[in-house]
Amino acid sequence: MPELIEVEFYAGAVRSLIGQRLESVELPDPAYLRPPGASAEGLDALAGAELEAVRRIGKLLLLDLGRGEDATTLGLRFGMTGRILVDGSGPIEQLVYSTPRDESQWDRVVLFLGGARVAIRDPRRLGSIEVVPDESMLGPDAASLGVEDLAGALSGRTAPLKATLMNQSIIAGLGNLLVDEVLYRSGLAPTRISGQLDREEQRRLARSIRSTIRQLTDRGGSHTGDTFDAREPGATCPRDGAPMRRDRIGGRTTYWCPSHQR
DNA sequence: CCGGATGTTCACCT
DNA sequence: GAGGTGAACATCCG
Repeated sequence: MPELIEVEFYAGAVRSLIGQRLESVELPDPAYLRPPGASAEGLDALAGAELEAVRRIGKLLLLDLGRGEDATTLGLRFGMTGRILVDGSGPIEQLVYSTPRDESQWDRVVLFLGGARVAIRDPRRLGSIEVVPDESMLGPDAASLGVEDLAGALSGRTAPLKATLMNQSIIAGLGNLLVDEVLYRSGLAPTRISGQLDREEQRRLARSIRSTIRQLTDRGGSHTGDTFDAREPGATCPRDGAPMRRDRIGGRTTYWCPSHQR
């Protein structure tokens, strides 16, 4: 589920709990705690603190707990299938799996915040939580990316454009669907060498990253892009009708239109 | 049974 | 060391 847009929705849901006290933390899936080998006692030590702030950098959700000496931060990553449910109802009630069933078996972490139950539900278990995660590993957030940020991010890089845009340490927040949508709207091929965009292309791309995130946020998620339905073999480009191409770029399945993306 | 999935990380190569 | 690539991770779905 989650790219930057979804994580921002999760952030919004948890923000309503600012000021509440963290009563306890349950860890039904101990392997969800990072780094590997971290003890659950570090988690238990968070109990008793008040939720001071909720932040997001890229796809990383940050809960600031406690004040002064005791201040700590809990980081949440959602992997491919993680989401947040507050008191059992998610901010995005999109059924990922069609078969009705009890999904609570996928609750990997549960936070009790002033009486609210906040569950991280993640079937595939690729997400994680970490006490005081290293925020410096992330590049600037894509939602507010300026053209200078982008120029700096791309400068000198030889990887394909798509790979660079998805690299969270260079730019934080873009995932597979968002990047394909942004490049489609920008008219840029995902195979372009990152460092070879001219100034005009950089401006166009930076604007498109911001406006695409804004628009798809209004529409309700990363899956609401103009290209989402064209992500299948045999699909044609919604803009010009050319056959969409399917390639493996940056390690991910990529759909793009070789006719208008250059 | 098989391929693929909105992500991150680690080993390995240049 | 930095940058880049591809496999691995764990689980479910069509």
